[in-house]
Amino acid sequence: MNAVTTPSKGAATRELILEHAYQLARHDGLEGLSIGALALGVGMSKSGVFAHFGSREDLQLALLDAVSTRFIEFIMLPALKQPRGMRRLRTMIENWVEWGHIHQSGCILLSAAVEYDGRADGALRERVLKQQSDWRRELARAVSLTMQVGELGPDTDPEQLAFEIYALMLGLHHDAGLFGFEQASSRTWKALDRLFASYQP
Amino acid sequence: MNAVTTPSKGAATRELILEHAYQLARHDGLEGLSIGALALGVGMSKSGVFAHFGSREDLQLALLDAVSTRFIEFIMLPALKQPRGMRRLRTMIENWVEWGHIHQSGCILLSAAVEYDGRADGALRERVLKQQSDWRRELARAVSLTMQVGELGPDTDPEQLAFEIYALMLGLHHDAGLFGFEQASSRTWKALDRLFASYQP
DNA sequence: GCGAAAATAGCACGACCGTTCGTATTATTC
DNA sequence: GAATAATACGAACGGTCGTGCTATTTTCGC
Repeated sequence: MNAVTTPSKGAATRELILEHAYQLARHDGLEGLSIGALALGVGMSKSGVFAHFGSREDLQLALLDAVSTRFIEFIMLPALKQPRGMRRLRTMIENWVEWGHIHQSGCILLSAAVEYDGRADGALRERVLKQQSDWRRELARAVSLTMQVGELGPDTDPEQLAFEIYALMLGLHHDAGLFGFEQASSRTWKALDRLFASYQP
Repeated sequence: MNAVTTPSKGAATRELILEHAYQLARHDGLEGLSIGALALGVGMSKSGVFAHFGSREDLQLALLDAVSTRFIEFIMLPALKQPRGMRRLRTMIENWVEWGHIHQSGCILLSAAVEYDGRADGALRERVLKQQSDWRRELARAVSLTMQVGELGPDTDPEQLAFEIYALMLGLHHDAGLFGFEQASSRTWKALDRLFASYQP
């Protein structure tokens, strides 16, 4: 049946488990994710779920990776179809906003960053740190390209602007979760336009 | 001895408990705060600690209120000694940054906002929402005064600027927790200066 | 279809959870 | 100093937690 690699049914339920795990972690955070509740959700036994990952921490790591991969794809695939520069950068941000909207401002990548930001937790913190660094670098790269194309001033500091964009997205998630998405995204876009204008060439 | 109201010793240990609770909640969040660990920390029995609050939720609420009060005092008392306008607004932000530095970017008011932002949790969420609204209003008020004094352009939208300042503080906490305080605060101040400049009269 | 291998269930464990209750200790008041 | 109220303790409750085992079932290559 399957030509290249057999998903082997085990891998399929692994996906299913991660799917449900995401729903749970969205509400209670990565630390609030419990194997018992997860097993109940997918209709399996605790040990059955457990066997797929070997430990709770490995489950959390797997979930983190799965969501991160989806996040990158969701944002970058459409963005890479746009020409380099402002068009691509704005598309990234638009998709980022859309991602937050779809996931009801409960993006576990952000809450994980808050959960582990001050901890010496080891594996989890390290993974979160790496994901955040990677994404920030990607963002700075898009800014850099926009600058090279001449759509941002030549004295633009890509990492600085990436920080400022990121901060606004944090503000968006924060306000959307507490005060509602509409008002929050309106404020965010106003701020973004003003921000880009101040970096104009 | 005590002229007006006797702190009655019970209130004193209540303070002590909240002090330790804050240390714990900084690491594990409000949801990670457990009465057992807290009792161990203050050298009391679980039931002894419990009796002071009646329920875990009430403990969390009390902690939230205690920290919020301290936060407001820490920031506003020095700020109100400054003349209205930019001086006062900048002092507020400076103290805000300092607060985050002291508490090692583990401010539970912010992590609580993330923990409860998408939840239908009732009491906890409602309290967090109220605190965030109040503080945002305070911030917008300071912006408004600065505008009235003529140190910000007349077309400044106080709530919009308050949102943008808040977003930068979120960015500060985020980056400080993951990448270190020095770099983060440097980026934040650069962004703040640029932001204020763009609202100049 | 058969046998090996992977996937899942079932059960038990020790630890910790928040909470309750009866009792002992300690402060405060008269 | 005695009476009374405020505090704190200790044990126990029903649950849930993550994890380690051993069976049992299901899948998959031949």
